[in-house]
Amino acid sequence: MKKERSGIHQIAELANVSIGTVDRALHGRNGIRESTRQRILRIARQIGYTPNLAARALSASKTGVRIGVCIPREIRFFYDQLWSGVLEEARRLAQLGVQFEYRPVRALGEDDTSALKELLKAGVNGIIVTAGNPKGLLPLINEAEEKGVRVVCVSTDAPESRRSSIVCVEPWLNGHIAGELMGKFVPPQSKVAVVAGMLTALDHRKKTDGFSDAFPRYCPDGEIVSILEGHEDEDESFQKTFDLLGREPQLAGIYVNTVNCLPVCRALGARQLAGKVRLITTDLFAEMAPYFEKGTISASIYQQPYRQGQIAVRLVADHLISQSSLPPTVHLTPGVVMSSNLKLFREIRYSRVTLNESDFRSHVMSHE
Amino acid sequence: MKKERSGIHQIAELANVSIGTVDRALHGRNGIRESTRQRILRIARQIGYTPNLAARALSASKTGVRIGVCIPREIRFFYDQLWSGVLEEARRLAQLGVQFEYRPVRALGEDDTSALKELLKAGVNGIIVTAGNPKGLLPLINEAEEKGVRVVCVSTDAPESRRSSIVCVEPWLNGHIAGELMGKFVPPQSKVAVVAGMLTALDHRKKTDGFSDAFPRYCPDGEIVSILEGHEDEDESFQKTFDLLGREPQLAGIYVNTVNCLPVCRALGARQLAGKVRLITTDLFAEMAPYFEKGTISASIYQQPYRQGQIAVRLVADHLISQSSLPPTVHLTPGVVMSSNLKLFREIRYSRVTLNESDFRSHVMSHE
DNA sequence: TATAACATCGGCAACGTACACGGAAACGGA
DNA sequence: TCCGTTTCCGTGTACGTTGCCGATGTTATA
Repeated sequence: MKKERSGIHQIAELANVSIGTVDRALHGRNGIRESTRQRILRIARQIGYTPNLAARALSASKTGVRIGVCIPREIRFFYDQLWSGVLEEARRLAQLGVQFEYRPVRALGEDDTSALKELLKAGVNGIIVTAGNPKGLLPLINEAEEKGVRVVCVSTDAPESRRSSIVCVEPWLNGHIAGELMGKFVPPQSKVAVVAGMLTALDHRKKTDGFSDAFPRYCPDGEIVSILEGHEDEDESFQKTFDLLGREPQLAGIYVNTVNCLPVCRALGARQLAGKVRLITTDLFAEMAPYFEKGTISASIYQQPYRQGQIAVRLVADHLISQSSLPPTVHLTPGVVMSSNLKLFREIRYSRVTLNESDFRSHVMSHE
Repeated sequence: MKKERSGIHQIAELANVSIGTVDRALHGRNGIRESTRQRILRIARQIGYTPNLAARALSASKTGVRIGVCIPREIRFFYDQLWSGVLEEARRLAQLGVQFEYRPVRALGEDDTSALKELLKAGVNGIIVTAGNPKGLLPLINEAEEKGVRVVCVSTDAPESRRSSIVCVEPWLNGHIAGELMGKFVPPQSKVAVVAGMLTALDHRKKTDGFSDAFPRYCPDGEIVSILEGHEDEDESFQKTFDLLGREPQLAGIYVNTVNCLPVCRALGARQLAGKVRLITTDLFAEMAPYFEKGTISASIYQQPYRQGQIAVRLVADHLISQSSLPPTVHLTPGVVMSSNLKLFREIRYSRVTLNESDFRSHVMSHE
């Protein structure tokens, strides 16, 4: 008695065709009669055929699934963690024969068109990109998608384009959570302020909008008395905040929606208001730790860069290997960092500055 | 010119041996001279050999690794999400040839010893278990580990045992974050209360301890005036809370550290105190949604059951497939659920009760 | 010295999929 | 009738690893 084969072979036997024909039917290649294709597909459905990923990955290791990555190179702050998530997941997939092509750019939106062109020329099957300047990228993204190259935006979207998917924390929601939190931290009728990077940046504007929408809901008769623009400049941020604190002695809270929060912390310190004025920041990096511990920063809205990178890679790879569908949007919920859980975040855990001996001994692993 | 083969074949060529010998050297099998083994290992290191996992999985598809899972079956609340995470990740790994053996128990700690025995008898290579009664499980876990079967606890630990790893949200930290949040929500000198399930349960006690430690730190002159035991009984929880609210008209906040928070919500409603008294709960399920929207619940500490399951499976599988090391502890940071981000959580998103049309249209995928 | 036992190693089949290649049949035009 | 083209499908091989059978050399035992 012949041994019962599985997978594509079994279908071939049942349909009285060769495995080559089954392959053609399953993968929509031409060179097969429509009637036989339907027959084979029906049989495949009946026996509940699922392709063997291992075999597929093995077979594809010569033609290779190749994924291109275009993310800012900036160390510290946000993108290094995004890279970590990408690289960690890439390392796993490399063991499955998936290849990666890295084209880091110097800063968000800088030279990313040429990087994307290179990736396309290199013949990748999928692209992961932080869409810094959506307008410049738009034709390239659309061109890629039309050629069957799947583009997944991560962290920063190109909403008008035909990109297959976006993985991010929705900026409006980001600000909205900050607003709710602030509304619950400060008493009714409080006055608060927002420190943005630059309001011309879509992300910062959306965060500000979200905050402005949420805060009054959760703080009865609360008021946003000022929206500053720091332009990512240390001195300007410090000075503007310092002046604001002089003008508004009753200020109860500040929301900083750019990563550049240290000048604000210093301004609060200079005015002897650290801990008195509730400060809610965005993102997380090692130098913020002491301000959490001193109580200067009440909470920070964490955008989960590591997970964003991880999920983006996973999404593309899954799709390319096993034709799983790509969800158009993956919106993560931001984390809330406070001094209690501070030590659990990667930015703090893996920074040499604050890591102490006991952390090493415990061998705790961070998945945040 | 001969084509350059890769992997084990390349090593075989360089070492002038057959691929069979290379296999013996790499996998520590016997039937090979120690000197040749060392030579082969050296060459493997030189060319930076990494086994192709796809090929390995394909080849080992009959002997494949098997992972046993023993988690409570309880629907709703926590464990269904834990299951989702486990099953989702299992589905991916199943395509890589990893097999799964499920032995759900009726409730936490119920019959888990016999379930574990069955798993061991079934010959699994790894076990994922919620250690409901650590004392009963201890000998079994140790026996498994000695036989080389890796045991990973998820959500609930068996700390005295030799289990390889634990994936959870640390309960003390859980309470600590609740305490910090509460301390920032209520004004100084506030009186708050804790509603626990039963203080005999280690988890609940630790959460209570964490809260008790944190709250006074963040609320100057704050006081915990009462710690109730609800014993997971609806009526008892309601009545005790109702009475408490009568006794303590100045109560500013309540922390519920068991999943059973609805009776507390109702008691607040009955006293017309919903939204006046700050309520911080634990976990999340669909029926809580309206209480978030009405403002009855200020925040909930979310234990990320889906991710716990996902990570646990991933950990074991990675270890069994590619000998990656198992971190002794994986402590996730809990999420903070508020009405702003409520809709992003799986428990709400995927519940028919609150899901609306636009959610379907957006095809948003939840990774929480 | 013959035989057995053992240590050491070679080589091939199988795993399930993808793809290049080639063969057969049908069709059309000269 | 002959030849070229197109459509449809079968065959073979590669992918890298594991398991297994057998071959070869080496040592112990009768």
